[in-house]
Amino acid sequence: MGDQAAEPWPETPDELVRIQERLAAAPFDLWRPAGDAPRTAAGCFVCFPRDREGSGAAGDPAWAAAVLLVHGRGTATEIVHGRAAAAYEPGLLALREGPLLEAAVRRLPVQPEVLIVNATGRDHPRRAGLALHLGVRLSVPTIGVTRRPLLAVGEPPPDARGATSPLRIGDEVVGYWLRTKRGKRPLAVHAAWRTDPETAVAVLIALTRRWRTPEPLRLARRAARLARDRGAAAV
DNA sequence: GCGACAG
DNA sequence: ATCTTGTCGC
Repeated sequence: MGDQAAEPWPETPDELVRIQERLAAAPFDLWRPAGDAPRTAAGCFVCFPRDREGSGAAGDPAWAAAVLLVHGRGTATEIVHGRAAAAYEPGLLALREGPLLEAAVRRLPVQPEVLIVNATGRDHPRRAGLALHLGVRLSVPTIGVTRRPLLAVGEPPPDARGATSPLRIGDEVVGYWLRTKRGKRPLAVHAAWRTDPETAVAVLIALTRRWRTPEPLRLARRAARLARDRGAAAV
């Protein structure tokens, strides 16, 4: 547990794959919020320049943001500007975005009870996507939120706020489709570090109100893009 | 060989 | 991730 968090981000695909296999098998205590909604939560997000061709290369400038919410209100924002360590590769997202996300979250004044990450968790070829990996690195429970699953499959949920349908890899439920807003596409919600699919959904719906995207992720995304568009100093 | 494939 | 207009709603 503790020594896994101490292990730094790998720099090669082979190293990452080996770490992911270990993380997937690592024992953990399931986390649950004290009440219906966690008292503190944070979201993190990475964005890249808008004027680039291709799907993402190593060395791309990148802006990572982390936002802390206390009682549902954003209270702190941290930005880290750097460069992507690797090109985008499905299943290896941690190589590209992990270090920057961790740096941004670590700058927050306090550690959140739970962290919302724009990536999958157990929905992954080795059951250890970036959302899970980041949680281990930070020793914080995490929940993944994505536009679509990586490997898991599931029928769309009914068109009502709060409606869900399981996302499965074989017989294993690794997450849920969750309709956070009526008339809008559902989100893929992922069990990640110390969270199960049911807890992930309960927490996510509690952190979502007016917008389709849960507040921690929405604020982090806005902060990252704002920093990018304001133009930071060259790296 | 070609498309798919978290971000 | 990013490419993209107008449009509906608070």
